[in-house]
Amino acid sequence: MQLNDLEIFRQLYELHSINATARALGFAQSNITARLQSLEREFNVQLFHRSHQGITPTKAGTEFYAYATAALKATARLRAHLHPDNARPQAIISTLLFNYLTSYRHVLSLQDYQYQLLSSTAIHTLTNTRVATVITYAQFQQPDYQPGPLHYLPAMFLRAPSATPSLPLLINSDQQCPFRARSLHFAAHHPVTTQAIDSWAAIINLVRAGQGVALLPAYLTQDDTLTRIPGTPGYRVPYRTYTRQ
Amino acid sequence: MQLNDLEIFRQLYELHSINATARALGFAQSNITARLQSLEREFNVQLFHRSHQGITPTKAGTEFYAYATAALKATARLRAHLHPDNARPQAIISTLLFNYLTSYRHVLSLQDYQYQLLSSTAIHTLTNTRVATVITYAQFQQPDYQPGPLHYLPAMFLRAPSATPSLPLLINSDQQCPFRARSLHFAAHHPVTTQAIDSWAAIINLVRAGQGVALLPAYLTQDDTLTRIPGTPGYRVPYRTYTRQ
DNA sequence: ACGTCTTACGCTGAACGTAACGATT
DNA sequence: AATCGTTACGTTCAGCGTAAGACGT
Repeated sequence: MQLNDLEIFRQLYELHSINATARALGFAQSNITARLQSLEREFNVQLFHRSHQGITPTKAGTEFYAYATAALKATARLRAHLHPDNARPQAIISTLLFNYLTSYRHVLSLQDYQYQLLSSTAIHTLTNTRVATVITYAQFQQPDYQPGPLHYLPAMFLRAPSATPSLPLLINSDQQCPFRARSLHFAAHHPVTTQAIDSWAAIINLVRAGQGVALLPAYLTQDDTLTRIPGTPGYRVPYRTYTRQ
Repeated sequence: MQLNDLEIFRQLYELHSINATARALGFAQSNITARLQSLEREFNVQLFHRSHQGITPTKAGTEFYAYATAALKATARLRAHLHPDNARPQAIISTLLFNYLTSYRHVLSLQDYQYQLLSSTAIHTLTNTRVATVITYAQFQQPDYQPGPLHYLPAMFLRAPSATPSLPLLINSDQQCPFRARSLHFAAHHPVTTQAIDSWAAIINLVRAGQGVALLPAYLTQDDTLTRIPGTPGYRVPYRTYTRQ
């Protein structure tokens, strides 16, 4: 069992759906099926009942949930404990990645770093920084920094569930932002009006309020305040962690 | 992080040695180095100081140990909880495998099954059993039983640390036992006297008491009451889990 | 039709063993 | 020389995505 399996299980338990979990975490749903099966095989117990309406936890599944949440919490606590305030290194990261990695994937803990949220453009034009870690979509060619493996942030065009058709497409002002680039490319090939906004919080609020649509991380569909716009493409926005020395 | 990493870490912490951990768990020591490094990378912290005398935990390592033991305990507790007494399926398994998998690897929990310890010969000649699980070195070709993946039990010739040379080689009486087969093969090509004993507990006791040597699972070297006999070969004894239906 | 979950299948990278290395006792 | 941990390298298989299937609504 991997630690990631516990995260996947938590999503399965909370979303009652293999499909929704796969979308939210950016996996293929066949893969979530397989991970769940391997978990059930390892513990030799059925964790969910399957139906065509989704999945519902068994008694064992509910017990497993208590275990999984406790283990994830203990791991987060350990991370906090290993990196006490005074020794906390600095990290530079884009806003959406920060939300995704801390609130959602729980791969990064608030206690791991002192975070500095910067735009992709700002990160790209950075020179002579000395922070321990930089997480960004942009190329980050600096001496002393080692690129980590490529990862992907799943993204799609979202709107409020109740939204009317033909809302403006809201686009971030950050010149180097890959969400901006993909949004502009889409807009160039489809009949939509666009609107630049320079804050992600503002964009997400506007989309939630039904005032516009935007290209956003897929995990925001999780709580059903946003849904994917049918017929629009999905993306996997690549990013990398660069570590000093 | 895998659950197995926690087990490896526990051994590292308790044995203060990468080499000893590798031997005990049946891994190449380069692999233990790599697993430890990946653990340190994942949590971004050094867990052990390395020296030519072995490894000593850092402060972070000690904190990690508390976490690891708690997590392993919680997992064992979950396994117990998922398979309450009344619903416990039956498993047939060889003695040495039982000890290895329950006491040592903690892959099997006492609470998972009602165990029935049988000799390899008895398992091999079994017909018409209906137990849920059979774990054995032998081929087990029965309708309704699905073979699982092949695993290996690392084994080597062991003696007491203080033992004198040229002790008799103790061999199990179980005709189908792969330890017996390998011991006999070794004896045929080397000048040793042999002695058949029909109980593993007796063999291990005799070896501990310095009355003989025997081919035994490698993990028994863990507590330093037994050591490997230099110049003798090591084996990886294959076994499989067969599951009903 | 559409949305569930499952199965089939090919690919890739992590995990493994072998072996060579460097350093200390 | 023996023993320790590290590095290099080739292999293998779990985990991944794509795609098709089976089943209900």
